[in-house]
Amino acid sequence: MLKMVTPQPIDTSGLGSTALMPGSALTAINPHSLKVACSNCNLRELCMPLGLSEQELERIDDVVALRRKVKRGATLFRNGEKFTSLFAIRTGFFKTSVVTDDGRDQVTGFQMAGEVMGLDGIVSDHHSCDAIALEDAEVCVMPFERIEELSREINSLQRHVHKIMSREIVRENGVMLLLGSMRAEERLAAFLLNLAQRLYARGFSQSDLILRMTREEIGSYLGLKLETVSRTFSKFVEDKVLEVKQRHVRILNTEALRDIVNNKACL
Amino acid sequence: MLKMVTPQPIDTSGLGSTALMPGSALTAINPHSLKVACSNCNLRELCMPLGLSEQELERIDDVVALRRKVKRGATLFRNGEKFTSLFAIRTGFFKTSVVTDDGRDQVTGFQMAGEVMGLDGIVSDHHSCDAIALEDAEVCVMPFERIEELSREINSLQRHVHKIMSREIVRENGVMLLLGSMRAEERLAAFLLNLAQRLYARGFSQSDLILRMTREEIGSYLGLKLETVSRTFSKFVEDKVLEVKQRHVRILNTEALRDIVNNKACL
DNA sequence: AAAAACGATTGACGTTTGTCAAACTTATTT
DNA sequence: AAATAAGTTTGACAAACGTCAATCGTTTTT
Repeated sequence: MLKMVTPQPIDTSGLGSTALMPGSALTAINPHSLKVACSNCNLRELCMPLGLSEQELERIDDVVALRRKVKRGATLFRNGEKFTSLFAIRTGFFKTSVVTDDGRDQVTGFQMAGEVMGLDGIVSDHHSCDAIALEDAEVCVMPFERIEELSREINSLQRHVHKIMSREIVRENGVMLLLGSMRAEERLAAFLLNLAQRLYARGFSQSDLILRMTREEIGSYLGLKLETVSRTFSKFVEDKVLEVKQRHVRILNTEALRDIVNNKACL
Repeated sequence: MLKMVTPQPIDTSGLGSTALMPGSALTAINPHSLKVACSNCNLRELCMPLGLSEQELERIDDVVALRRKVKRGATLFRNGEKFTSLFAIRTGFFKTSVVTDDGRDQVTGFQMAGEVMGLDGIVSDHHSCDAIALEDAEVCVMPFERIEELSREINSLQRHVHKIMSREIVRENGVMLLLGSMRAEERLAAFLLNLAQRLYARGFSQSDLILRMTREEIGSYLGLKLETVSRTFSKFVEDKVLEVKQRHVRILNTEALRDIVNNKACL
């Protein structure tokens, strides 16, 4: 049984997850179950409301129009493209990023199984960021008109959609806090704690993680240059807080990371 | 007639407005019209969907339970408080901010007439930030249950609520870009352009603005110390881009500000 | 009107992070 | 397996911003 991550007044990691109900393990997906259906999806508790009746569950199956596979490096959607659907991640790992006129780009988030992407597109009917798979992925395509239609009839779905959007707003508030008031070590520590927590909620190790993104992508997300990210990793290794072997990171001292985030780092 | 601000794939200011339909002037509020009603509110186009029937308009009047006055310096809601309602600003000016365990705080936004606050509270039923009035203000209190109820029946209201939340997500993406990849001058330039644009959409001067916040609050929002904000103002004055007299700012060269944001500053 | 509190500006100096460059490691291609 | 490309690490130095402190102006209080 997995730990239920209780909502807190303020996420000390500064980087709350996007998943709604982290409470289910992420197990292997049966390739033979070709029917596109939320009702028998093992990520249901991650991306759909709880406590639905049989009847409601069947109707919600209709929300998912189809599934789509996205190869590593491929884009799920791009800035400027017409918005039609939200996407729930079944497997794989994504980054979202925005770009300025003069070519600077900023990673705005990393998304994993059970999390929802595409909310940026609702306001203007066009996406305002890019979503790129960092490993081979599969997503559920949920046409937004269907979502709106159904959420008029199923109250818990309506509430669920609102919560997902609110969660994203709160997550971004946390990132603003991180970018606006933390130093490099604090940012990286908060980032690692957040990743570990989200992976743990999906049944993975609390301390062993494999980064799906480059140092440059981490840096972009954290408002740092890749060299600074690399140096900070090295410092954590030196201080015996982490073991780092390229993209494989082992957290040796979670408490130390928390202290760094909260500016209570000793010595 | 005011200029309609068209939605863009990417907001170059990096700080999109929260108002949904900037297209109405902000004129004096008649203190004698005590009836709480959106149907005769002159901010309607700023905070309610367009194209409603007479009947729908009357029903939407019921969304606003009451109005609430907030004195300068007072809080509308606080981190940890129970969430029940969204708030639409009728008059006045607010800031929202989040605080860490160790006391650092980060301004996450400045809100003005027609904009909606409180979306952060939906996900956990509790607010996760503070909202403080920077000048005497009046807000419409809209119980969220009523909003959800009505938006099940009035499709344009449902869409409207979704857009407001999506707009906030996109705005925060822009702030992340600003905090993550811009230097002090670029941040301040983007901030001023965004403020001017939003005030202009409300019928105020495009070039003359009165800041309702301190240098410290600007700095918190932009991830800078107040001294850096002050120095950057001074630099802009020296370069004849601005005239600054305490909180009164006059933009002398909008094009120069845009160039600074886009890293095309000459000389 | 004087006193106090608050906010803004400016200077000198220190710290953090960015820049540039080289070497090295791991993955991918031929 | 060798060659190439992509990503990472580390060092030396520079730039940007933060810190500390003094001063000044404005608003609020008494």
